[in-house]
Amino acid sequence: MANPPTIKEIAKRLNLATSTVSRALHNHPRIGLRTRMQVQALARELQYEPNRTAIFFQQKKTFTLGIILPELSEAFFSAAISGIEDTANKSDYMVLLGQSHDDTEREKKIAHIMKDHRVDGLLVSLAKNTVDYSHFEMLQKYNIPVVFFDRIPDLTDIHYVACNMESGTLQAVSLLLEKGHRVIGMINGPEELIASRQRTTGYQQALRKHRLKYDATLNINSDLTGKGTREAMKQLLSNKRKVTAIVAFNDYVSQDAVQYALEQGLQIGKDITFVSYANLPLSSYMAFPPIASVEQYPYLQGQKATEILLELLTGKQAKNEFRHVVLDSRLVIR
Amino acid sequence: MANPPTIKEIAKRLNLATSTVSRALHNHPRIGLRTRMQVQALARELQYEPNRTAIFFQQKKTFTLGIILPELSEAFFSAAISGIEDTANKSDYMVLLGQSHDDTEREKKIAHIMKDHRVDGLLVSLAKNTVDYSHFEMLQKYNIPVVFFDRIPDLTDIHYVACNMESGTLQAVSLLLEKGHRVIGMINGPEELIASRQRTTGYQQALRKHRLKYDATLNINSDLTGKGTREAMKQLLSNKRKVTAIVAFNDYVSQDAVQYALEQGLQIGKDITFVSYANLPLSSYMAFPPIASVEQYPYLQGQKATEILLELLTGKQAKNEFRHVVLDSRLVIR
DNA sequence: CTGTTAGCGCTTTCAG
DNA sequence: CTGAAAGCGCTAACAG
Repeated sequence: MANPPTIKEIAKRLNLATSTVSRALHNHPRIGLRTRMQVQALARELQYEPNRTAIFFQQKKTFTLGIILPELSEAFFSAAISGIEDTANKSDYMVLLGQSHDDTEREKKIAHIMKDHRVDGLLVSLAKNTVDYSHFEMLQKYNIPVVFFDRIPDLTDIHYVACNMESGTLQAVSLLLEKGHRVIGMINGPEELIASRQRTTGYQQALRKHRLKYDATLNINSDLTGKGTREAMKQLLSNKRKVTAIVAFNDYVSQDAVQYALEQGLQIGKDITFVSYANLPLSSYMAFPPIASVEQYPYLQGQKATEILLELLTGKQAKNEFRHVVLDSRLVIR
Repeated sequence: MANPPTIKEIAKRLNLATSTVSRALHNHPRIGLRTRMQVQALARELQYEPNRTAIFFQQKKTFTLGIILPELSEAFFSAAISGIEDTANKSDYMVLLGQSHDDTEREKKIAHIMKDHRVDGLLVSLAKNTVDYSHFEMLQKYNIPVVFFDRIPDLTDIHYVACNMESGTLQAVSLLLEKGHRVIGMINGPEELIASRQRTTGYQQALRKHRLKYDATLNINSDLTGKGTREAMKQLLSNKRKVTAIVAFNDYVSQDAVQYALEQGLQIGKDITFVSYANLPLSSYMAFPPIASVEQYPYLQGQKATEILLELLTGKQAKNEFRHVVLDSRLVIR
């Protein structure tokens, strides 16, 4: 078996045209049963395997979806990618991976490479401080559809799947209010993220319902690093009023915040209470897990986003209208 | 810009042969400076981009590496994949992802799809109960080199990168012995895994050094599930002798084991002490982290494995000899 | 029902 | 220094 057998090889041996062989292999209706059988038998015997790179080239399709996301070591994204992979595989698509590591430059570079590799479509969750979307607009020019998920750009003429953080935040803050907390700090994410602004809105809604006034000094934008979290905590704990509860951006941030609180001699659950987002399995390992966490359905988001992308690719979905799927986040009390 | 510009297009406009354009673009030495400049200028102007699928087809290379690993949501593997991705990208290779979810059947299927997609090479970490390696032998037939990492098959005629668990285990058990523990339980992995057997050896070595006798009933093979861990713990805690320390297969297992111990009313760090493997960031979140954890260098393993694969692909590495890179695991005391 | 022909975009002999 | 021509493996339009 020097060179893998081709369709030509089969044709020659059977004295047929390559086109006939191709059709027979594809069970084309207008091919005689006899020849079809012959061809398929020989193909099996020679262990013929179509050369996909030839097909990709010829059909201008690679059956490959590119994924750009910030960081697989964040449990949210590793769950999301499973949803993506499972859904893609069901339709015989493969997944090309690219981590931006939350760096816009890298994100751009990956977008270009993905384009060069001629992925059929792209699934993207933005790096946390990406505000320039030119590298995605570029993709439109190449007719490569993009579906964003979770960390989506602030644009309307795009396809996306996301979780609305308002509902979950409303529930989270309400829970704290019902437990009697009156001064609730919020460690929010970078302002660039839509999700950060939604958290603010949800927070405000909850206060309004309870006829309490919103105090902007209790809502801190942080960069989600350990350092940023500590600074946010420092600010919150030095607020004029005594903060008794914290809404942390996610379970990792919550963990860092807890750490800081402990260092300040606070007792978790007594002096200060935490809720957060993501509802990651990691919280079951934590010494002081948040009392509740807002579920963001990573697997589902990945799945939905991929379904939309596949519809776009198979033309089931009109390309001129933009799909916006918004899941409601939901508080999970432990 | 209906259809992306091709080399042909450029040739026509400049009244050149496509071959000349191709050469000019590649800075072929025997092309006149003038024409080279002309071509490159026009290429830039038209925003020419080579059609990689054509090149892949023609060169029989896809500049794509396939990755098959058990589960990205395990921190070890998400770290490893970063090492892989970074190294691959440096050489302009992309990464096709496939998770086996620790299921041999899925692993086989993915191996076939990867072959169909004509990946240039494959990086593999085995599903936990894979014992039949026929799907990897199949790849050799197609001249697709495979480099295994971490969870490697028990074969010698393969390339691999792995961590030797003996050294780390020796250190871990020694630490416990030095702290005065005399009855040390071990929650080991499935027997199929080489790493499980290495742990056993390391454990025995440590005992021997301290002139203690090995007791097989203290070394339990488990399936690494939560349930399996609980059963292993139950067995260990009902041993004739009183177990005062546990060596857990990894930080996740350690966590489950701690949970069980707590339920049995044991005090962690007093009645019973834990050490484990992986040294994952997650342990910093844990309520009762192991007092030490054996580092297994996921990023480095991914990096090394990829380097070897790339050498194989660029022919720098003789294909007839097999590369075995073994890193020594090392105990990290918290 | 099957064959002929052309072509996808690029590289690479072989000629000149 | 440049051109002509072939070919990678496959599909598809067009003929019969």
